[in-house]
Amino acid sequence: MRVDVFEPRLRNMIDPRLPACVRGKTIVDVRRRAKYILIQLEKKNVWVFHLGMSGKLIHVASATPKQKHDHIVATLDNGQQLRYHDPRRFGLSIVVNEAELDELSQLRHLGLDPFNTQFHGEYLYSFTRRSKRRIRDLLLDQQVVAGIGNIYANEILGRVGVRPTARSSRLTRETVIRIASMIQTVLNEAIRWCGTSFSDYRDADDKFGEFQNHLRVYDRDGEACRICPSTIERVALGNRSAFYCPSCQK
DNA sequence: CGGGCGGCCTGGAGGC
DNA sequence: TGCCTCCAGGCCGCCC
Repeated sequence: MRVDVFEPRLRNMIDPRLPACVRGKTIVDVRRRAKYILIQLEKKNVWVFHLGMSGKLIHVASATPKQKHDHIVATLDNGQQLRYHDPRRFGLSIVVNEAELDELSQLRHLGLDPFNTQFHGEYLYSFTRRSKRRIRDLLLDQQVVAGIGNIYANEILGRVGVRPTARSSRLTRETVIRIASMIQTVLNEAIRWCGTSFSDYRDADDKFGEFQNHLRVYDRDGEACRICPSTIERVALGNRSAFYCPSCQK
């Protein structure tokens, strides 16, 4: 593998030593931790990516013309390329030793992954007891549950009938258990539809996802609820929008 | 300390 | 047609 960096100015500057560090190494595994993609290289190095809001990591033939915002291009020995493309440059790309991975500032405080066998209703319930925050904000907190973004936080709450503005500490145990279970249901469904290509998201083959066609509340303000005769509403919560059905969600 | 908010970027949509 | 404003899937740092 050979790596060329065309634009190092991501959220954090790409280390100028990165191409030399990765050069000649073989990819032995690819895995995920929360929203971070971990590319395991030989010699216990891990190449970490975060896609930010507009990033894509795609696998293409080398002959594919380079696009604007293709900031990192890794040319593999089979002639194909891995490209990191990110118009807004909010992403992250670093190489670390395997041993340092868990100590990375970005990873060390992450909460449980919702597909971890340790993740269940009581785990989430314990966080809701000590927080007066709005439940939408709690679901977005990566230190509580790792991997949920604004689209899924809204969809999860839409499907359990809880308003995004509800205060965490006022939810009942039963409600929180239903939310925890719905986190897994919604994420599984979104994965089955290959993700939500609301704007920039594409899979590794640069293909669109389909889950945006199955959203019940997100980005549907002014449209009809799919369950009842009401109209979906939108409120600004912090600097991020929240969407809900005023009659289905209490 | 928990938690709210502004800022980082570019691009697309919509108003005028 | 262009120019302007607003908004966007996330995260960090600053402030109270």
